[in-house]
Amino acid sequence: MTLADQPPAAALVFQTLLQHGPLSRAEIGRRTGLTPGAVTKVATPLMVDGWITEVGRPTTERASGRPATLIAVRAERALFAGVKVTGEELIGVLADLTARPLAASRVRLDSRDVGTVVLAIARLVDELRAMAGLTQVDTLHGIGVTISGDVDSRLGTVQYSPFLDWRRVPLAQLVETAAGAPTVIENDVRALTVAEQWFGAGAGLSTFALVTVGAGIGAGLSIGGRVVSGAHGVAGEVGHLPVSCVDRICTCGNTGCVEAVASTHAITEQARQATGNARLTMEEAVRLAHAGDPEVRAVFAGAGRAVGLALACVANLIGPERIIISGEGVASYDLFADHIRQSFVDHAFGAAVDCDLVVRPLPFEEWARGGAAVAAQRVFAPAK
Amino acid sequence: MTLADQPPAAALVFQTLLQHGPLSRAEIGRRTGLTPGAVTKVATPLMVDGWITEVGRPTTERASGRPATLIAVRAERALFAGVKVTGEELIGVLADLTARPLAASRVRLDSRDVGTVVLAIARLVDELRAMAGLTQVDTLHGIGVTISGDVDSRLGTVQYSPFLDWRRVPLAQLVETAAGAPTVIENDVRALTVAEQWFGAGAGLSTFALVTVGAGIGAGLSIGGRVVSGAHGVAGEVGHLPVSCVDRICTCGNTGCVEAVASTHAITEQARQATGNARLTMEEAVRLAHAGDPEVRAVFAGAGRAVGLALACVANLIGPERIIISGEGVASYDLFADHIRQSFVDHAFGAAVDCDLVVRPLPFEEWARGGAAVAAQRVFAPAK
DNA sequence: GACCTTACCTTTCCTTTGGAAACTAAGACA
DNA sequence: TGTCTTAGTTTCCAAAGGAAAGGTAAGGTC
Repeated sequence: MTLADQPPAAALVFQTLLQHGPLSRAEIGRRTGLTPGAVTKVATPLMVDGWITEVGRPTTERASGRPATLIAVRAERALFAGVKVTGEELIGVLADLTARPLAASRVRLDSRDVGTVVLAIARLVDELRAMAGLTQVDTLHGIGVTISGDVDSRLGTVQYSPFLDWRRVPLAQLVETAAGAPTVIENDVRALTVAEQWFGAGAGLSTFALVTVGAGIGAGLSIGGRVVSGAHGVAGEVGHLPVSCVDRICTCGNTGCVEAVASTHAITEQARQATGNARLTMEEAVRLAHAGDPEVRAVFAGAGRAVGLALACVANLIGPERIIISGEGVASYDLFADHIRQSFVDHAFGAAVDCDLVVRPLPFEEWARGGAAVAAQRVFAPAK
Repeated sequence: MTLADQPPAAALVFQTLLQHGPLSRAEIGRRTGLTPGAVTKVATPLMVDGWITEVGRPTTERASGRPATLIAVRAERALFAGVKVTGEELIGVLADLTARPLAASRVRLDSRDVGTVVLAIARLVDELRAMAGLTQVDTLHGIGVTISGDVDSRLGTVQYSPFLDWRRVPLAQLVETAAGAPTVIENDVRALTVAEQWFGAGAGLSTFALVTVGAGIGAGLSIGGRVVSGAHGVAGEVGHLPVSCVDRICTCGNTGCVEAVASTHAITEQARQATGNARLTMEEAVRLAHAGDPEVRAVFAGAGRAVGLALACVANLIGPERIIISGEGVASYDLFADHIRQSFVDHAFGAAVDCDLVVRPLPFEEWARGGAAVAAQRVFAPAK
């Protein structure tokens, strides 16, 4: 069922195809350092098992020599469900081996009770299955559940989730039993980072960071091809880097946190103070800023600067090749972007400014896609 | 000459012995996951080559069974020179396989000209050789040169050294030719981190950070057993994390840098302003603070807070098991320590506070020892 | 059209590596 | 002296991937 019973070179070949798309055997050999013979040897059983398939000739024909035959991953060979759990709702996708979504759905949560949520997850997975026209039980290869907070993916337990107020919940086991498919769980931002690492803007990079800006501000770090977890489950907490000199008190009790200035909530709050309108929403604040309101614009500018400082911290500390900035507030990016970049450039030290900043929208199902990526990873990158 | 021509398991066994000290073959098998047979097979050639040796019985005898025979690394099997280059002087040590210093020496530099420095390094290595009673050319297994700034250890070139004003100097090759022994170069803080990783407070930890506080403030990060280098040569630049709200301008041109508040130079400057004595030295500032001068104490307190914030950034971002704080100013640690810890605890997010803070003195030859460790690493951990 | 060249792919053979398991070794104890 | 227990060794074997020769499919050339 997985690639675990194949030789290591098989996983290498498969991963190379996942990341680079169709390649000839010879080219795979060159990229992986394997000999052509080894590639053939290892690719044959993968082909027999339906994991890969021949897809024809390269478009750019060479002048001489035997033409190459491209092989590619059969993405539909395995399907995965990804579910992101928040305090208010579940977001689910059904995706293939390359984490491409085939179906997506959202469900509101009435209760944060563990049993209720587990049941809702199982039902959502069933719904996704039905949407994609699956009936057999065994066609779903795995489920990946993601959730913000302290998640121990190895144990399969949610150690602590502030939004759900869960502690030490063996969620993987519970969902596996309720939904009837192998289940892995992971921190939401780390899962998103895994998705980017294999199938997104982080593909092929040895070190990159993914920063999400929205209700919270977090980051996933992929260093040397591995997403870091932190010894105590904490890593990538850019939201609480003490970089701002603004005196607003953060939810964590400190002042100076990025989140206290740049989270959706913080921006709304500040815009309310600036305008004197205590009912102002984020959408209205964005509209005001776009309309040119100087005070509201200043709020966004301050938020952008804080995010830029956070990015500079990441760049100075770990020196990633690229930082992917992602978030729900794509509509308002033009209000931040320049300030983010400027304050990043100002505070990145030396060659750290060469770090590539990429902005990437974060549609709602993207979060759930992270779960599918983590589940898929179990198949093609077994036993890390 | 190295372990590169031995099977991977040989390096594993050797590294286990390096980090844990003498162990029985059976115990090595348990720790590494190798079978007893594999351990024997792989240990025999190492023993024949003199890399390891039997050292007797464990002190804690077990009641039953055949007594174990301990084997241990023969540290004297290979000797290495480590040289740290600063703008003013060279610091050199001669060390064995475990980076234990056998001889140490310092030399002032009259010139920062590349040729002059290379020659001085070669002479220093010769002097160290003589001090340790070595005469034969081939008894020195390698030289490790460390230097602050942007060092590409794979290419063996100093990309940029601000203190020496060097750019793209192929230092490894130059020193190798001049001194007649295989030479590797590395960034000074990274080298120190390597030394701690194998032989110091980082041994056995999968993730830790080493922060050095002194003339500059820097950090080395070891994540998942690998010291991170940064995609553009920049990593661990805690000195320029923008965490302070003090308006002092840093050497990098920004305000808010940790270094602008907590470096030796910055502390001295601030103490001069506080006392009105423009000639005050660091030593006098320390004395004044110890004597209870409130304004000078406030300067140290501010520096401690800034360092604590930097540590919190490191903990929040990468979640190390331990942060090792090291620096020249050990004499003045009591002036910082509480403020460092307090501000770390205040700003570390969630479980990141569980990160272990360890203070470790940094004697002058420790820097050079890092070079020896890097050179030694080439022998026992080949081809990363 | 026969032959050459080129590069892709496959096959065969072989080395390296480390596990499995039987075997030997050494001390304690009955 | 035999037995028990754990340490260490040896033998055998299977897995994995490299080396190199051979087969294959195209274009080019005389």
